[in-house]
Amino acid sequence: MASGASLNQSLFEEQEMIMSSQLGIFPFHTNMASSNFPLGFNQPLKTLSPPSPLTTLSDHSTLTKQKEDFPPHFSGLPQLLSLQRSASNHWAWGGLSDCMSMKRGGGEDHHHLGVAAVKMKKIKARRKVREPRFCFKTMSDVDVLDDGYKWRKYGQKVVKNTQHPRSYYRCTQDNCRVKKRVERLADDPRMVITSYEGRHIHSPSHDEEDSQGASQLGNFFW
DNA sequence: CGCTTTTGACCAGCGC
DNA sequence: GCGCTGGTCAAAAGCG
Repeated sequence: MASGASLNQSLFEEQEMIMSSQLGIFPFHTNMASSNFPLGFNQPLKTLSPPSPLTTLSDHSTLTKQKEDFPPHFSGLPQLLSLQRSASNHWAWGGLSDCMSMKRGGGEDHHHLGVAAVKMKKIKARRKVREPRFCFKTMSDVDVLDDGYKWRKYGQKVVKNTQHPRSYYRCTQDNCRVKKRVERLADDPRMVITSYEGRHIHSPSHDEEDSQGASQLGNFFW
């Protein structure tokens, strides 16, 4: 996993490695039509950092998608997308934590998911069953990108070694357990890291056009 | 009035 | 076992 990361690497480099190896990365470009944004994003996004080279680790099976593998409306999406799943076809548990803890320096690394309420104990076993998840970074002025779904914020936390709080959102749809987390890079506040966990059991709540694109994407990834 | 956001507290997991 | 940290809850406040 990220254990091979040199402590001398910049935080950004470390993140690049982590995300490239375990998580989906979506490089956005200014010339991308909104319909080409993953997950139905229709916010005007600025140019993302240069596409990082695909780096895969051998611990898990790796799924690498090329541009031509995407649905037709993905025509604007560059080639870079690497999704890594465990043998059970779910994301390695450490993946998201790695992503979200990337701002922590040095060897500090915590792979855990806090579960608070007593009743949460009852679903602990279910949480152990890894939800499909991925995260990606975008350069955007807004924290919450419009992905076609309605989200309710249920928490905000200031994580260590960063001045930017992490926000926690849950899909407002009944029985939909999808969550996402949004935070900004410590070393580059223009970069927004969005992490999704779980599968939507419904279509996006936006208008028809956006819904089509988003649902298509949703089906593709989740 | 209903929905969303804010925020302090609580809890679990991990490292030491 | 203890302390630290992240994730979640839930009451209060805010907003349309």
